[in-house]
Amino acid sequence: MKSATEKRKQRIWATIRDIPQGCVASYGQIAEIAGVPRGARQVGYTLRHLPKGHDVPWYRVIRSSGRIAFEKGSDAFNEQSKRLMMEDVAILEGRIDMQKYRWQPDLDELLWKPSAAWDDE
DNA sequence: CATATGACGACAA
DNA sequence: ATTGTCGCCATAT
Repeated sequence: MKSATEKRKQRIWATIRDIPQGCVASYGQIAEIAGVPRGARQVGYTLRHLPKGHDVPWYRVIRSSGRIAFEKGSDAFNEQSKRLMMEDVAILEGRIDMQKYRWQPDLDELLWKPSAAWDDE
């Protein structure tokens, strides 16, 4: 059995990996689905420390306000904008229309997802 | 154990 | 729309 923090991290990654192309999700949304209530900052932390060869679509995670978390003009900001536009996610006036692009997982996905309750691997 | 620190979020001015 | 405050929570010192 891995450490609780390790499992949390795994669930967060798994959740982000489930965000379909062309959609986005907020840090808080990911936290909730991953079973870390009010853990928006934790999602940010784990994303900041992603291992080298990861396959996590980090760019699909943005602030609940529809804005990118990085400072406008920074390399990371530009990189993220580029990747999102690559998936046809429109960014107008520096903002993304959450109503339109927010990922809305089906009940199936939510149930299929590993829950915080059965983390014994 | 006490603080400080964030890729956050909700809310009040 | 902006800015500041607070609440949150795992990590780092």
